[in-house]
Amino acid sequence: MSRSGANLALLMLGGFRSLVDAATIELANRGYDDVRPLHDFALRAVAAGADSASELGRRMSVTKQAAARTVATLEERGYVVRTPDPADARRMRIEVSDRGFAVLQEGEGIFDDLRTQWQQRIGPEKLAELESLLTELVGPQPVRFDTPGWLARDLGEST
Amino acid sequence: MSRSGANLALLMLGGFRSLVDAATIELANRGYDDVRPLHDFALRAVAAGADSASELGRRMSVTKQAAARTVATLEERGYVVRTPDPADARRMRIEVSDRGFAVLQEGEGIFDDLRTQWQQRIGPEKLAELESLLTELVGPQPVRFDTPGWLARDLGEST
DNA sequence: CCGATTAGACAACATTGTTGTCCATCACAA
DNA sequence: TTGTGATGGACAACAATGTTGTCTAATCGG
Repeated sequence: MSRSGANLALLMLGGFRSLVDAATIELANRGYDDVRPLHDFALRAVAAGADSASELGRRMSVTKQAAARTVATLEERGYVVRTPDPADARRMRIEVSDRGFAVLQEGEGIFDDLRTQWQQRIGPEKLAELESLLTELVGPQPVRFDTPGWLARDLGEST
Repeated sequence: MSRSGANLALLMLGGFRSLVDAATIELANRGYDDVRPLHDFALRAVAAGADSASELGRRMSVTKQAAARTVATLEERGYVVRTPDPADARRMRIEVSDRGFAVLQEGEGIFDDLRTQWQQRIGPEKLAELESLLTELVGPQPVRFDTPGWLARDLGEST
């Protein structure tokens, strides 16, 4: 019947976007209107140990140039700090700033809230089932997102 | 536990990407190496009645300029045909070409095949359950994808 | 017939990505 | 110790999409 494969894909896209868009808007409401999910994810990678642009690029599966630009943006906006690595003059060590940690925490909370909302809509067991199935299908660590463009786009927050 | 809201979002992104990437690659294998999911979706919209650039823009929630460029690309590659509208000299009527229909059909088939693969991995009931839950959460018609950028990106098909 | 709306096109620019190139620095081995 | 190769970072040029703004031509409404 209507359960075409394309529809299944669109369903997942819709789910993802609905969460991410809501999170981005809420983040903007809380004063972080210059972060996109891309930045959030990059920040997470930095916090998780990607302390150089090249390393960040590897973890996010983008070129080091792209990663470097993301880092530059994050630095401009005060979410990370770059300091020369005393042990290796080639490297610039990247660290998440206080503001960076703050936005990460907010992000966590927002996503968790959204998940809770979903839980209330379909029930804890069903949500767990959903997560379990998705995990089985796409693997437990779907962190590998070489996602360009749209994650970073603006949402219609104003107007 | 580890089931954070962010993870849930990533899971869905992973699922979507895994389907779409596979489909894009397979489409390229079958000779349509110049179509991205973006084009496929735009083509669908045209086939569904969006017969002008402006209308396509409205349906895909992008500006008419962006839509016009997509149409131009599709025309260049032979997936749509533009003809002057006899009833309105301002408009160019857009129609899906034979090749366009062909790629749409291939796309359908590929997505269905992928869905079948998933079905084999987790079983028909569970897949149905997954679809049912997603539909409940995001609505039956998640077609509204104002998705920029990355859908249109190149995948690493060669090398 | 005239003003408002609409379709399409063009230009300028923002975002994010890619390749290619270059230089400085480090690691390692001869 | 020194030479060679790998690595980090930066710059430039370009591709793909998107946005706004502006303009012209055609249609529509009164």
